[in-house]
Order: sequence, then structure tokens, then C-alpha cells
Amino acid sequence: MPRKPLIGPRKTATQERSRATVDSLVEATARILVKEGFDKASTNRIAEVAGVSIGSLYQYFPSKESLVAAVVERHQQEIMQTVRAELAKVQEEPLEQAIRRFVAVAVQAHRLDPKLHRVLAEQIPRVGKLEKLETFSRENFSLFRTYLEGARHELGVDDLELASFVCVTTIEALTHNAVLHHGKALTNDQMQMLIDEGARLVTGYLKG
Amino acid sequence: MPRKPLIGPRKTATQERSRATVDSLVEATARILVKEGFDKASTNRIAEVAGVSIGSLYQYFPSKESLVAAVVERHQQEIMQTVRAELAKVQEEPLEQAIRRFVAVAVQAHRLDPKLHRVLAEQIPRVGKLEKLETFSRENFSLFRTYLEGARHELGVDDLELASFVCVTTIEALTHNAVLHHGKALTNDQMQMLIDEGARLVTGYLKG
Amino acid sequence: MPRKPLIGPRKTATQERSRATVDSLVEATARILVKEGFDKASTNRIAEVAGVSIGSLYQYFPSKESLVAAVVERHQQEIMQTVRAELAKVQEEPLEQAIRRFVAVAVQAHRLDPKLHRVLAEQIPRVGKLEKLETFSRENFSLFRTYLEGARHELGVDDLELASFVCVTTIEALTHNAVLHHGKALTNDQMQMLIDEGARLVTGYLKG
Amino acid sequence: MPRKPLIGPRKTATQERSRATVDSLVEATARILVKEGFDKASTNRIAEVAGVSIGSLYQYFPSKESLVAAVVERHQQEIMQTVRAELAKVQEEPLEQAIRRFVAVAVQAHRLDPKLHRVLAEQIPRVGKLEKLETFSRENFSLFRTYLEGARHELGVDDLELASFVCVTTIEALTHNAVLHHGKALTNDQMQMLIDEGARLVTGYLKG
DNA sequence: TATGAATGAGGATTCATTCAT
DNA sequence: TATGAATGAATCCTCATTCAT
Repeated sequence: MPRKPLIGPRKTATQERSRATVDSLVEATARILVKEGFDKASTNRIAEVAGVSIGSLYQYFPSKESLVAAVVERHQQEIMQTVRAELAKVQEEPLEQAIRRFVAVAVQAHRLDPKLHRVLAEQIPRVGKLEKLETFSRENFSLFRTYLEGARHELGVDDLELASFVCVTTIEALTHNAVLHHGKALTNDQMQMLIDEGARLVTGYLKG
Repeated sequence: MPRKPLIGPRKTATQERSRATVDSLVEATARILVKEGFDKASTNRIAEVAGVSIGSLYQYFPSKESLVAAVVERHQQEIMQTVRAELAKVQEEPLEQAIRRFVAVAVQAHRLDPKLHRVLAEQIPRVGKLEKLETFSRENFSLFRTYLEGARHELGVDDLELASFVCVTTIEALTHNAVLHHGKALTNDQMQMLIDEGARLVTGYLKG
Repeated sequence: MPRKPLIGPRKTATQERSRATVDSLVEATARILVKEGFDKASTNRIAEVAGVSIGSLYQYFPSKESLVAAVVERHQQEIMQTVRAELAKVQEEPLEQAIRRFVAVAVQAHRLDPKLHRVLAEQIPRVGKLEKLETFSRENFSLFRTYLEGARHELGVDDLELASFVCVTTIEALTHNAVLHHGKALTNDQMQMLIDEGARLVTGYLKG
Repeated sequence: MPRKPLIGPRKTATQERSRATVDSLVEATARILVKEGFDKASTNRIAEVAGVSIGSLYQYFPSKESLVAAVVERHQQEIMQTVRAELAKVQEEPLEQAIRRFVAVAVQAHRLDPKLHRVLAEQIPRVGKLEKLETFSRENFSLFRTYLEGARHELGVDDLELASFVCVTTIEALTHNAVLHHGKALTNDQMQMLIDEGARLVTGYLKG
């Protein structure tokens, strides 16, 4: 094991090569998923597109499923990074403003890579088992719920668990349908309108 | 000597046999989809379960896709029958009552055959092309929109197209998540609560 | 199912076709095993040599293992047919004569298809699980033991189970080594000598 | 500056390291063969178990086959060491005693590492080409034959080549079957009985 | 028209071996 | 010399679909 990092996090050539291989595989998988769909995403195809041998694919991913899982994970990470950043100060905001922010964040999350998001949402249940991506993910649910707890005084509802379920489901579905099924890309106006309507819907409900 | 039946819907023996074969194939497909999942639903398996030879299967359905499409169609028909019956007199009802009915109908639709509904919802994008089942279906959207037009005086919103989109999406998602992802079966209480919340959410929104 | 056998065991065309396919697969497997060894006997190769598609192979044999098992079975059947025929009247024979017959039968069994016998003996433990071919097979052991019981008065040994083990093992090994490892084919003289020696060895032992 | 050790078998550090690597590879191969079977013994697995990189494995062994061959060789060496030691003074012994010793030695050889012996016996024909391990090995045959020559006066047989073949084959087979196929381990009584019977069988034969 | 034997492209995965570092 | 990432031919097997009977 020739590993002589002199200072700090200096990766060895070997580590970098591995990392590059892994990345290109995940990337290739995502690209094929988006452009050709789940059924065309054979492991041989993925390796080919990644410019890597099929053997290397299996060196890093024990199965096709694990590759798809990695794509899901990566996408999820990207989304949650956006979400966390965006919601950092939501706790201090009044209801109306906060809800608008939640809706806006949902829209943004969907716009990170809408096509990938769609494929993952639609075709990935098949991969099952690793129930990621569950209705905008548990973390989202938590964030929302936590907000509601802090904003209890502004709410006209008691059961925060139920309210969170209703709101998160609603926001997710609205955004999902709007972004993914209507036309190709939302104009800014449409996006604004979407946020307005979604926020009004949810806010009204929460105020009771 | 053409053999068109003289009176009424009296099918020839042959026609009846065909019909039975087709039915058993669709039924077998649905059963396998539900019990064993999309991946186990090979055409050979379907033919076997239907008690029909693989040759006959291809006599009636040109492809696996067309078989799945038939299942979707059938499920849709059943749902829409319920929906139409239930919404027959909705036009005359006041907003609150009508919306409750819409939500209740959505729940009922999901409860017709929840497992089949779920499989179809999850796996069918794969069959793609024939975008049936699209967000509670166009017909649903129409029915809702038509209702809104008649109830314009009670509404606090102008853009009925937009409002319909928001409401139908919301109702569908809420129901879908509640029925398909939470536990196995909803208790009556839970169902009532779901209808209450859904109706309140949408009604509030529509009143503006 | 168009099955109209008019008289007696007249197989339908279909049945005959299936049968032919199965036969050619087993035959091809045996041939490859003999000519190229276990490792070259890939399912695709077998199908090719059988003049059958790989799909058909899997229609009749669920796995590669099952194919090899069929070869073993077939070979075993052939051997046991010879053995049974040859040993039909052994019960009435005096010890010396009977033992000679046992040895002779073992030699014959090995000469039915020596190369196949060798491959099966050497390479098939791998297929394990289906422990056929076990030390000249249980049936052989039984036949021998049964004979000993009837000939007890001529024997100088008490423990017939033990004696059978010793004799059957010995006869089998002697024959096996002689037929399979020495040169290509045994001359008649060599065979005679083998029988003589084997019989003398075993007879001496049994007489005590 | 060539570095040949001046005195005695003093290996350089490098040579020792090489030796250690080679040993651990052979040992790992044997262990995997025994514990997991031939099919699990991939070169990568072997290297891993040996705590050596796959690259190093190929530095010392040109192929998987050569690795297995080394295991066979080593096992053979160990057996022959036992055998030679045990048979050192057999030449002076009378027939009965000598034969008992031969049988006992065969049993001991099998008990050195029965599981390894079995795997090698069963799977190694596959590795073919290097027909080691052939029926208790040529050396055994020689030893036995040499004994017979010295003991000619006690024998009732003429053809010592033939007699040796018969005896060695018989002893090997008896031992092999008894040790490897009957239950897990032989009790001392069973072993004694095995030696008794084997010796009686062979002695009787040799005395004519 | 019904049957089911046959097809074969294509898919996931393994593993002995090579070679740049 | 040691390392381990990379290779890719080869393997077993599935399944939608065709077609002779």
C-alpha cells in the first residue's frame, strides 16, 4: 500500500482514479436514465457510456440496483443541500412568508434536474427496497414539522403531524405536477403563480 | 350467409369464447401485477395463469404492453364508473358539500383495488407512451372544472383552469399518499379525517 | 391440446419433437463432456452442438446442473440395465463363479462408455448435491450384499455389511483404474487377467 | 556485488519475504479449497485471504492452475514424508506385518488433512494436465513394488507389476472410501477394523 | 382458431489476468 | 518489487415473440 500523503488531504493517484471511475459510472447512469429510461440502462450500456469496462463497474457497484441507488442518493444530496440552505432561517419567519419559502424551495428542488427527478420518481419504485425519495423525503417532512411547532401560535390546527402530512404532500404534488408534467419549462410568471397559489392553499389551511 | 344475431346482444359462441379468453388474460395480468409485481409478469406467465396458450395471448394482444394497457383501461373504467355515479348530482350541491364529495370519491376510487392502483401508478410510466392514468385522469379534471364553472358565484378565484389543476392535483395526491403509503388499510375514522382535512384545504382555497 | 391418438402409444408430432430436442441436448452434453471436459460444457455450447437454441435448452432443463444430472442418469440407467441382466441368475451360482461374474460385470459397465464414465467419475462431484454415481451406486452394493446373504454358507466372514463394502469398493477401484487409466483400451487378455486377479482377490477374502 | 550468502542457508531478507508470500498464498489456497470449495477459490479471493495483492500473486504464480498445483505438491510432500518415515524399515518385515503397515500408512496419509485430500481428489482432475496425486502416486507404487521384490519368497504370485497394481489400487480405494465417504471421522476401532480387513484382503491375495 | 415448441437477442455478473503507478 | 485498478471474454439465464402443426 504505497500511501504517503505528505500534508493534509492529498489523495493518491490511485484514489483519484477510483473516484473518477465511480463518478463517471454514476453520471453515466443518470444520463441514460434521463435520456433513454430505466429499461435501456443495462449495466453494459452504463459501462460503455461511462467509458469504463464492465469489470470496473462491478468493482465499485455490486449490482445494477446499487448503481441506481447511488444516482438517487446523489440527486437527493443535491436537493437537500439546496433545501437546507434555503430553509436555514425559515424558523424566524412569519407563517405566510415561511410557507412561500417552503413552496419556492420545492419548486427549486424540482428544477435542479427535472428530467432526472421525474425518472427517479416514476421508475425507481421498482428498485424498491431502498425507499429513498419517499414523498420528498422524510427530512423534508421533519423540517416542515419543526417549523410548524415553532409557529404554533399562528396556526388554526392542532394535529401537527396530520397538518404536516397534508401540507408536505400537497406542496410536493403541486410542484411535481407543475414542473414535470406541464410543458417543458416553467416561465418565471408561471413559477410565481405556482408559488402564490400553493402558498395560499397551504396557508389558508393552516390558519384554519 | 353472414351471421349477425337477429335480436339483441346475442353473441355467437365464438365471440363469447374470444371474450372469455380476453377477459381471463386481462384478469391474469392484473392478478400477477398485484401479487408478484411487474417483473414477474412475463407473457408466458400471464398466459399460464390465464389458462391460455401463449399463442392465443398473441392472438388477442399484439404485445405485452398492450396487455398492461388493457389492465389500465379496465381499472380506469371501473374507477370512472364509480366516479360518474357518485358525482351525478354534484352540480346541484353547494361548494362545501360538493368538495367533500369530490374528496370522498377520490378515496373510494383508490379503495376499489388499492394494490392494483399502486402497481399501475408506480410501474406504468415504464410502459409509457400511453399516458393513461394521468393525475387522476383528464375526465376527472373535466368533471371538476365543469362543477367549478357552475359554482362560480361561490368562488373567490378567477382562473378556473388553474384552480382545477391545483384542486385535482391536491386531492389526488392526498388520497394517494394516505391510502397507498400509510399502513395497509384506512380505518373509517382515518378516512373521515382525511376527507375532512382535504375538503377544508380545498374549500378554503376556492373561497379565496 | 390437439391430442388424438387413435390407437395405442402413438405419440403426437409435438411430443416427438420435444423428445427429440431433449435427447439431442443430453447427447450433446455427453459428447462435450467427453471430448472437451466439464469446463467447456457451457450451456450455449451445448445448445449449439445439439442444434437447438439456448432458449429451448432452458425450456427443458432449468439449469446447467440439471443437464449434467440427466447425462449421469442416462449413463447410470444404461449401466444398471447391463448389470441387472448380467446378474439375473447370479444367486444360484457358487461363490467363485458369482464373484467372477461380479467382476466381469464391473468391467463391462466401465466399457459401455469409458470416457464418459471417466469424466462423470472425475468431474461430477462438482455437481454434488445429486449424489448419483456413488461408488458404483447403492444398487450395486445391494445386489452384492444380497448375493452374500444367500451364499453365507460358503463364506468365512461374518459381517456382511463390512464385507460388501470391502468387496464392492475393491472391485470398483480395480476396474476403474484398469479400464480408465491404463492405456486406451484393454485387450481381451488383459481383461481376462483383470477378472482373474480381481476374482481371486475378492474370493480369497470372502472365504476367510 | 552479488549477494550469495557466504555460509549455510542464510536467506536474504528479500528471499525470506518472497518465501513468506509464496507460503501464505499456498496456504490461503488450501484453506479456501477446504472451507469454501473449488468454485469459490478465485485468484482475487486467494490473494485477499493471503493478505497479498493480486499483483503479487501473479508475481509468484503464473496462473491459477499453478497455485492449485502447488497445493497438491505440498500435500503430496507431506504425505510422502509420513509414508517414507513409516515405511523406512518395512523391507525387513515379514509379509503380514509389512502389509499391515502399508495399509496403516495409507490410512494415516488420508488422515493428515482429509478434507483437503478429498477436495484435491475430486476437483483436481479438472486442473488436469499435471496428473499429480495419481492413485496414491507413483512413489507409493514404487515403494510397494520394491517391497514385494524383496519378499518374493513369501509370495504366491509371479507378476509383481500386476500384483503391485492390484494391491496399491485396492489399499488406496479402501482407505479413501472409508476415510472420506463414511461419516466424518473414523473411530479407532473402525480404523483398526479397516486395517485388519485391508491387510487380510491383500495378504491373502499375495500369498496366492 | 388454438397450441406450445422454438427462437435468440440481450441482460446481469464473474474472474483470470494485465499493467500503469 | 508491490499494488490494485482496470480489463473484457465468457457464462448462465430470461423473456417477448414467432410459426409450424
